[in-house]
Amino acid sequence: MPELPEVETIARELRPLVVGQIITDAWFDWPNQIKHPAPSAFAGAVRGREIVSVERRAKWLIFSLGPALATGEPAVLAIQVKMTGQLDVVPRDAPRDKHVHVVLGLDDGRELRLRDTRKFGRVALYTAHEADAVLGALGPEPLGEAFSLREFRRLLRARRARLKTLLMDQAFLAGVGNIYADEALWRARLHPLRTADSLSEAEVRRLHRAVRSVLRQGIANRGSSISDYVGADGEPGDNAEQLAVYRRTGEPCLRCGREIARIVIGQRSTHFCPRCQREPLSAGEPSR
DNA sequence: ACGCCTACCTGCTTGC
DNA sequence: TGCAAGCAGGTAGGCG
Repeated sequence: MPELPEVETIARELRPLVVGQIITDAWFDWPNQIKHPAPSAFAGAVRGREIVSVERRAKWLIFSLGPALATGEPAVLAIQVKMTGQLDVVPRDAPRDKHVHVVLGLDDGRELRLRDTRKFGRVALYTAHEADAVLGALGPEPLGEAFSLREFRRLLRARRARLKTLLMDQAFLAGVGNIYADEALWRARLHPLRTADSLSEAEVRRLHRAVRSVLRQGIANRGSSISDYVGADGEPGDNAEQLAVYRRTGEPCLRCGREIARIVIGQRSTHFCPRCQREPLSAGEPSR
């Protein structure tokens, strides 16, 4: 399900619901979803810790936890909801459907539940040091200060990959997925098969603006709900209706009216306007 | 560095 | 109706 705007929405909605709560217990029924530490050690490692804050980094939800004991070290609970994960905070006695696979008990009698049809979601408890290492391997936050036009230009010029692939590479740029990559490229009028090092200065500028604007708009609309996604309040986001190309194959381009096309790049559906987003020149053709 | 493949999972939609 | 194939917002690991 979610990309940066959806995870940001979850973090914002979860924050007031869980900050200040003590985790009283942990339960799970699909050990593959517990990434770290060993599933057998997980419950003991989270029990007794206070949820101090809820933030987002890339597509991860980051819960800062207090020490487990008076003398213990703080910890970081990291959750990736991936394709179909949803987080709910509900009373302990609320019915639990079969797709709930991880549950953290809270000391006021509610539970934080990960409901995840495809079981791709992952939960990890890290030391601060481990969390720094994992999150440090990710690229810059596209809405952060460090992601300047200058920095984006520098990153792009060093790479020869296709734009679509690169925008979705979490080590290159953190938080963009299939929806917002297609939307940003449409807005920037760049073909998804263009290579990073082929962009003119004006094109780099358009893409920089486009990436940031599609993400900001996504957040403002509380995310794009295509099928599964809901925020932590259980409500779908409103951004799907604002998407210009994603899953709009055959519909008219909002700029020029040409039918939106679908191709596959890196095994992912890619939607674009064949007129507004012209094909890259193949090798050997004279440049414009 | 880069592209491509497979895996991980379940459920919905499409086409015969 | 049944059944198989194709599709899905993500990512890790392996190969060439």
